[in-house]
Amino acid sequence: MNIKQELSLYNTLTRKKEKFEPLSPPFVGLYVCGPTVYSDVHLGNCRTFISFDLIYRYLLHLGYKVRYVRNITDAGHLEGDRDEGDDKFAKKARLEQVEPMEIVQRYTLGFHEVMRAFNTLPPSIEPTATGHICEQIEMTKKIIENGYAYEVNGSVYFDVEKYTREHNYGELTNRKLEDLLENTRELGGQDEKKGRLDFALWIKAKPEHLMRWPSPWGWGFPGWHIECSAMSTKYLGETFDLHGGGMDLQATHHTNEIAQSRACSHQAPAKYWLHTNMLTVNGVRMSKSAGNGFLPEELFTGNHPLLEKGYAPMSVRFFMMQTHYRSTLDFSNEALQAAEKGFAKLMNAVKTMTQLKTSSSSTSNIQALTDQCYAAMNDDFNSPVLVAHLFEAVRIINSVNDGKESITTEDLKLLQQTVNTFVFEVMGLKSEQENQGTGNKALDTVMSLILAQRDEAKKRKDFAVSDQIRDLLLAGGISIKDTKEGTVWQLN
RNA sequence: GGUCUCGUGGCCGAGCGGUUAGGCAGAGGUCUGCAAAACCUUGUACAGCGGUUCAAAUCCGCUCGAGACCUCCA
Repeated sequence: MNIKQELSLYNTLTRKKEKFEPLSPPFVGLYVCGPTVYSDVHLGNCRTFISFDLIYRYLLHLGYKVRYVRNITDAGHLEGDRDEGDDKFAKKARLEQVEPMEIVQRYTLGFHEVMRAFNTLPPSIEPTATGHICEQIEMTKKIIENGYAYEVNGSVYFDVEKYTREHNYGELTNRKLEDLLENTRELGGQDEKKGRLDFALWIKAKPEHLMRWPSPWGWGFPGWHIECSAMSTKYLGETFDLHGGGMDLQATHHTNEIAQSRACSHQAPAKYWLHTNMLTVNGVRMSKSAGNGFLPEELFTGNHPLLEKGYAPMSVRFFMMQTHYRSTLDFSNEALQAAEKGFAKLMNAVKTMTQLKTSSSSTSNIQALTDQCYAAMNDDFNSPVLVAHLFEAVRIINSVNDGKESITTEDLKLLQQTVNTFVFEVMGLKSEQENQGTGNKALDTVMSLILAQRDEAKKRKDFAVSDQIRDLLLAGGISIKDTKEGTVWQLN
């Protein structure tokens, strides 16, 4: 059997789950819209990239040769829907009295730091918009040549009306053009656009614009959507396998990407479109503008009014794995603390698994468990179901450890392989507590001395002393547990 | 207003026509000097009202409620 052939995923384009069939296996092209680096990424942004990290990791695990492209948007992005809006980078740069590229550098580094904390794999290519101005200009030229764009006063706009004569502009959101037209806001008075739905491919730079490049239409900068079309085409081709991003990008950004690519190359850019759902706080979407977001740093330290305490990156990652990527995930301290405990339980079992005793027979069907794990991931990357199966593995591990169940050497090997594969390789989790035993030799020495003293006290049934040692250690941030194999300790 | 999604036990969250989801919290028990951990047992939930069906949380309709997109945002 070939588990690879069992993978199915939900395609936004067709609104149903489809069997995954790469255009030219074993190669897979994956493009994900990355962050706009004019401010810190918040937890909601992270969720999308962590979701795609899971997808990327699973595709790799299945043996695909994946080229994962995730861009950095470091140019343009007009504020609001008016052409006279500010460039976000220029605006922020003015506010902070620095060069726009200083803004870009600072938040790009910050983004990478956060991604590393969450243990995401770096993409194969991480292209920047400013590094691909030529490609964007060339693409814009081609779209004009093909008759789908027009120039007005040094700016270039995409002609949606022309496009809709041959294509279905609203295919990704299943919307009718009439509805779109009806519900689009009235634009400002002296607008350069011919049609209400038209959007900019190239924008003429005003004197105050700091980031600007020469083009056939004069000095300016690219429109927001063209960068992704240009970069995905450059690195993955005119048609590639998977295109992903947050659901909020579906209606505008991705709709326009499809239109641009079709108008340029007459090809649909991606075979499958994947959209991740939003992170919410008290039921409302976390977003920069709503002001209900918090930064990963605040989450880790607990330094935020919404947070009762700090949460380790891996607990947060596990928290996200417990929800399907297409469902909204509501943040709460209660839910996060539940995830934290569940994660600790999982990691403890993983540790226990390395020292299990084997028997001549198994009381559990490990192969069936393994199959269920694959079935879960093959069903549109259903990590919550995967987690449920892994907790069945946890139960088995603990039961065997307690001598209540048994496992053969072969089954144990399979169990270890399965658990390690899905916990570390696929879900990208890692053990949070590296402080036990390792590293601090002095502390280890002191602890073994103290625990030996306590053991002595216990032997002569001087429980007042042994309990006092335990309480004092706990007050000092060290918790100990008496097990059959002796006393173990860890820093809290 | 238009398009669409969702409403599951104390909390988080799967399932989407018939089989135990799972985690956290709670209750009882085993183990233990005590504690912790671990294990076992336990709750019979699907917004409401109709309909289809032998059978519905799962399909259809209506009502109520929440949210998203349509405007920068992953």
